[in-house]
Amino acid sequence: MIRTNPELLTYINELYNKKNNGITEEKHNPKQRVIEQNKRYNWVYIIKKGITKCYLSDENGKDFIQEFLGEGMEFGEIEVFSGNPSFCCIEAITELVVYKISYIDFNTLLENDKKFNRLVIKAMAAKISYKAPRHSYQQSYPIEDNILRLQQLFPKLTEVISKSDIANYLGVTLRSLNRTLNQLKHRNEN
Amino acid sequence: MIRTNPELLTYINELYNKKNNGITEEKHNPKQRVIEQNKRYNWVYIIKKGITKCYLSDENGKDFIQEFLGEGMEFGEIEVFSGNPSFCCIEAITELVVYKISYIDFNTLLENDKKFNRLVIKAMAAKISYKAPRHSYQQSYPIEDNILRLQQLFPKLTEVISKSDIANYLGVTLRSLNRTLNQLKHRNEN
DNA sequence: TTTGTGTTGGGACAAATGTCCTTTTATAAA
DNA sequence: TTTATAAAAGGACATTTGTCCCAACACAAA
Repeated sequence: MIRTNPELLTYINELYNKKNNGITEEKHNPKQRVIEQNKRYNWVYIIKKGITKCYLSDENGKDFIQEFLGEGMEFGEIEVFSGNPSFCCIEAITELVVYKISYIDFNTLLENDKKFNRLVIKAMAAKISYKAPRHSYQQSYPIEDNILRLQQLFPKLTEVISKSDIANYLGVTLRSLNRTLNQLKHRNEN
Repeated sequence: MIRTNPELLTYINELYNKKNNGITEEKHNPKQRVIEQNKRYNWVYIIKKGITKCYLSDENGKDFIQEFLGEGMEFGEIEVFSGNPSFCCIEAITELVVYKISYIDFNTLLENDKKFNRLVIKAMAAKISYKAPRHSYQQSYPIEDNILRLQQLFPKLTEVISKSDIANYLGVTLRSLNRTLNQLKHRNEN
């Protein structure tokens, strides 16, 4: 739900502290967009502190939240390899601190630092493997099952994330989310 | 819909023909499973010829098709990096020929062959970036829109892929798929 | 204070989708 | 040929989810 990658963060911290690798730091306020959809960038980011949402919006104004990204999560790296403009939008939810690496420096690290190379690949493998069961579950089960699953995986959910973000994450309307939460509440009372 | 990766296939072909890299060939008949869910393997595969489906099944017997994989597509590589057992099942749809590389040889290539390394990363980036819009679209739009989208992206769909596979790809029941196809047909007749 | 604006919550109804069941057809096995 | 078996198609009904509203509340800006 809120993904993290401590292993990657630790390594980037080391790199940042050790030498001049072209890694810089940047701060963002809540609701600020770090990356916009369909634009081109020359930076790869790694979250040092805070939470963002990663989402796609379509022509009809519907947003679909891919993932909530926490510490150590990388974004903007896919476009280094695909050569495409950004396919999603990254927006800060909390106060956010990110590390920033230019494409050039990122590629240099990839080629010359085996550990970095392996960590980047592992991060991508993780993205692939957590998307699969989520997609599968969301398609196959009703809203209620998905809410219960989320609450179990991440109990503090509603403290951090707004209702409409949760709805957009589950791919349902706010109305449906509220209705289902209500049914769950009443069922627990009896 | 049926993903391919010609660039990777070309390179693996070269490797296979050139020297002894530990790459072997293997054939499978339709409906045969190359990889089963939750099992451990020591092989990475690349499709030389044919089509497979990649799907997750859950406790309740529901199958959700992640993707149809065609020539040049790689599978089993995620587990090299995650260290987990296979998270999906790969089943041949047509006659299938695959290249097979052991984890050891795969890792050796990754470390020593920069082009191979880059192609594997690119393949993973592609997987991430096509999953996102698909997931988004399927969650946000009704079955009809999704069928129309599929028909446009891949007109010969129903010739190759069974109805129930299409339903499992869209995450809907066969009944709903049929109903929607029927509605579309009647609408076109008038 | 008043005036917005965003978030939360829910009523009433419509539309989409699922469940269960039956039939037909094609194709393979005996 | 007969017999199974799987795929395709659809009827009838139940359930889920969406759409379109409106109301209450918090909180910030004027």
